[in-house]
Amino acid sequence: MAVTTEKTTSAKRDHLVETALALFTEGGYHAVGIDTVLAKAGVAKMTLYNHFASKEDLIVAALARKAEQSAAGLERALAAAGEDPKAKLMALFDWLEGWFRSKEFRGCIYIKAASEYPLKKDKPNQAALEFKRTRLELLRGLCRRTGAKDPETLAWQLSLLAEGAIVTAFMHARPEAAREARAAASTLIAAAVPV
Amino acid sequence: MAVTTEKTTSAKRDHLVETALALFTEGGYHAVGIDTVLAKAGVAKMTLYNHFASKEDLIVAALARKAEQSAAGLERALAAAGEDPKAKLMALFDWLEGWFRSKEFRGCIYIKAASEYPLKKDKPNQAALEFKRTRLELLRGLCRRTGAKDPETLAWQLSLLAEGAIVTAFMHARPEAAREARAAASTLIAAAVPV
DNA sequence: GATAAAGTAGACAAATCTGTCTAGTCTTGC
DNA sequence: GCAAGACTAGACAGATTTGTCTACTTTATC
Repeated sequence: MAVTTEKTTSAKRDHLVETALALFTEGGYHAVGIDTVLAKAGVAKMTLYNHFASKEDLIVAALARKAEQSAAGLERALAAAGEDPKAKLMALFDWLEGWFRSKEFRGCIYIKAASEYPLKKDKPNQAALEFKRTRLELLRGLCRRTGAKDPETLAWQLSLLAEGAIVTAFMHARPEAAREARAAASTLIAAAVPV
Repeated sequence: MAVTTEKTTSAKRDHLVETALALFTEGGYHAVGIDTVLAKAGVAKMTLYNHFASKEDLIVAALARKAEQSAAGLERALAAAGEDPKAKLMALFDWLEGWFRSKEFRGCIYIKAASEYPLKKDKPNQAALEFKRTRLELLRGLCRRTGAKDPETLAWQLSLLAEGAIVTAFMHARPEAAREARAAASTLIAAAVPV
């Protein structure tokens, strides 16, 4: 736990984080060693430890990188869905399906991070929770705009469907989970919005 | 990967598996070493390797143990709910809530197993998938009995809610997820069963 | 009470892990 | 073209990993 100057910009750092993200996503956090990441990235060990204080910090950086990418992609998908909040919610599940069908899909790195670092004090755990909270906030906003009677509950319910779909698509290799989640979401929204 | 005679019964073996289950549940599979399990169980290393060929095999045994316990508990809860399939489904979510509120709750060990052993050829991965399939089969049976138009889809949807609830209860430390899942399930069932 | 099976303690191998350090090279800004 | 910072290769420490082996003790069975 030495002190490390956290440079936030550098081509090497970028590449390192990107590589770490790919490898951790594929193999898990504990199972993939720092040396593997270094070798694949073609970067010296000291470069890693000049940018990050520890492996956990690299993991946090990888989680943050993924969060940016994911947020950008989802934002684009929602923007394309127009103004109607229900249409945007449906677009979210369509976006999920696209992700599930991509060949890089390997489940949710935040769920995995929380699993492998189950303690609240672990940095990856905190980063994972923060991501999930942000995503939930987005859902909450959309649910409020649908005019649902209890938008808070609806948001949690749609979140359950999304999380369940991610886990199911991953474990059963079943991208169709997104369509089932979408249909269920549609039913729940219809039932929650007064006519 | 030496050959090992798989004795299936022994007090020591039982205790070892039970201890392994507890520790892996709490800390994760890679993060918890064999020595930690051995020390906590008060069992010699050779006893482990006389009963199991590898750590992975011990993990599989722990997963199997949990499967028995879980199945037994759920079966009891469903039996107490009477004959009506919808009541049984609601009881399933109530049972989930009880689990979420128990102080040992630490998420789903099968999801974690699939995360930490992501390859189809990994034994823990196979064991995890098998458990999920069995649970889904139970859901399918109940959904058929509800008289739903499309019981297959309904079963998957209820499964999504359950999986999502588990992940959410774990990550957000939010046992209420079970109630939201239950309410959503009720809505979906109502919408799926013709009047 | 003898014999066989089951378990133990602990040393050991061999690999792997994260993180540190050094000495030198490559890049880039001025 | 020089000075400063970024990066590298590789050795190294020290802990930790799974799994093996041996020699000994306990437990159970007939």
